[in-house]
Amino acid sequence: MVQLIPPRERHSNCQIEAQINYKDLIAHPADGEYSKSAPLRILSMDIECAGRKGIFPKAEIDPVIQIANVVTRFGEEKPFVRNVFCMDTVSPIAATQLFSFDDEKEMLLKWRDFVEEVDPDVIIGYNTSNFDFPYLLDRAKHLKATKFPYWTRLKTKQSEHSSSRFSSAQLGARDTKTTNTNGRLQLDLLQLIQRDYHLRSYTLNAVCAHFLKEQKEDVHHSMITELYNGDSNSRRRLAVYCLKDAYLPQRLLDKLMCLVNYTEMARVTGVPFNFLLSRGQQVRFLSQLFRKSLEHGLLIPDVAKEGGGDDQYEGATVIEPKRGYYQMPVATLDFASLYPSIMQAHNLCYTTLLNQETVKKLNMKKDEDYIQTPNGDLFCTAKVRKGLLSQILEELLGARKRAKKDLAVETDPFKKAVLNGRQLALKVSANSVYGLTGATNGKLPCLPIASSTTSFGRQMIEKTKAEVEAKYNIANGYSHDAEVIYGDTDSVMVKFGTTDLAEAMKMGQEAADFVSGKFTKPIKLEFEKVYYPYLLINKKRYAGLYWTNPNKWDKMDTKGIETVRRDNCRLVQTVIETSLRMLLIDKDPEGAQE
DNA sequence: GGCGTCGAGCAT
DNA sequence: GATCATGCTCGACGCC
Repeated sequence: MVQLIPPRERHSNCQIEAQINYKDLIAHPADGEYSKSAPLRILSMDIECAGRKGIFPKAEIDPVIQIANVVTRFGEEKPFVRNVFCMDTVSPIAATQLFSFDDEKEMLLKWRDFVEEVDPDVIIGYNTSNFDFPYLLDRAKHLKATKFPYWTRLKTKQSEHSSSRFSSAQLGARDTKTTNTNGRLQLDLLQLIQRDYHLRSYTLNAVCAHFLKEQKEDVHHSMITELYNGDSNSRRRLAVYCLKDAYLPQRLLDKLMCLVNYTEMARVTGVPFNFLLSRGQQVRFLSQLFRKSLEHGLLIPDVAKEGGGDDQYEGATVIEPKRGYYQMPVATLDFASLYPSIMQAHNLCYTTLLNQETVKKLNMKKDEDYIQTPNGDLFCTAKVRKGLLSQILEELLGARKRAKKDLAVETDPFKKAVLNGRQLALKVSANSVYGLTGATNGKLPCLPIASSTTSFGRQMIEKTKAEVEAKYNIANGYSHDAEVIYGDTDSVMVKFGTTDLAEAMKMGQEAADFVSGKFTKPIKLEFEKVYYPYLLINKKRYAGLYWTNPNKWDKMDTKGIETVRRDNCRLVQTVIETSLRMLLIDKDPEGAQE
């Protein structure tokens, strides 16, 4: 059982040092205050190697032939440096400096000088962490360019790369290489996009097509060596390609507002910037917990790792679906941030967990001083002590509310999308608080919190179903008996029976408010949308037209079906998508069958 | 062909 | 030396 302990009871292996360091290290500038006087310099780069046919380049054998660089001041539209360091001669490129070399070692060293002179604060690129940086360092070592690795901001510190296996339940196992560039932040756009976006393909080409609606200069990798061995015109073509590969990450960075968002995230959670890409969700949460506990003079015990860690607990309920094709509106009611709101409403926290003994000893009164969760665990009420988790969740959800507010007034479609991504990220952060209490092999697990949270959830969804069906029926003067045809974790799908869209929406809204009133704050059931028509295939597999206003539908929504899965060929996706369109939009079941 | 197990990929 | 969770479907595969 994990509980925070007051300082005087601390034991020897507590982590007091970590707390003090965190407090000293974290600056809290006012929201949105970015330095205008000394804008960050961002270097976006890309290298090309002359590989052998069909073999992936190896630093001990294949030379680096071009290094393209684009340097931008943060906030400015256009870069102020565009150059390419090349081996051999290259025909001129507009608005671009070209540096030709005969000697590869000299080129690498001159590039190092260039980096030192530009002195970038941030270095970005595409797959730089796993390819460009290690390759350059290995190549320099092979060429005995001993001065090369000194390109960090610590003049006497060598840049080195090391490999590690990063594994996380969320992101899967990944072999990653890291390179130190002390004083210069790194942002590998490949890593970033793999983390934050759900795409079918993560090649630079596909990613740019998706976000920038722009293809990259297409040179197949087998062509690189050929172009290099040609004349100065073919090498020019290669340099243009290389330059574009350096520029596109910069464009992505700007479009997706990565730097701003990641800075915000680092500030909210209080972890160093590079942790955001190189580490998991856990450190972010722990860091926040450290901060909060310091405010309250609490220490966090260094929990000894338990051997087993395999004990599972019960999760959420999925209501048995009444499968079928519904040619009438089906309203969707959702609990907003279900698990975080449960933890807040019932004050579930490490600091509020009790056991029978304590309750007896302190003569606490049930439901006044403490509560018993459906799972049987005991927590004290907020009156006795407000939990730290509640406070952290309040902060995260507050930030999310602000993001959503900005989103509502923003008109630029792309900034809208980004703000949407941000509020989603904050939601993920808030939701991960629950996840971490249940991570038995994590740093600070607490199963009573996790299983109590899910037990409340199970109880709530059952109650919602019962309340809705008990109120909206013929006996109570409504025209039809409402029916909950499906539900998963925090949502219920209600068929009110009416065929009128506007009426279904009105009833949905009303039902959401009605049910919300039956639960403790800040738990809230929201009416979000109506599906009409609605095709319910199975648990976690359905499709429907998504309506938020009665005059026109917003989109076709499909969940769990092949159209959203990435483990099929494109043909399957298109066939099913067209069938669904016929079925839902054209309402032509005959066509769909073919 | 039915039955169980496993892993991928999704929903929440 | 790290690593948020459980529930569910479906296809692949082995077995008889």
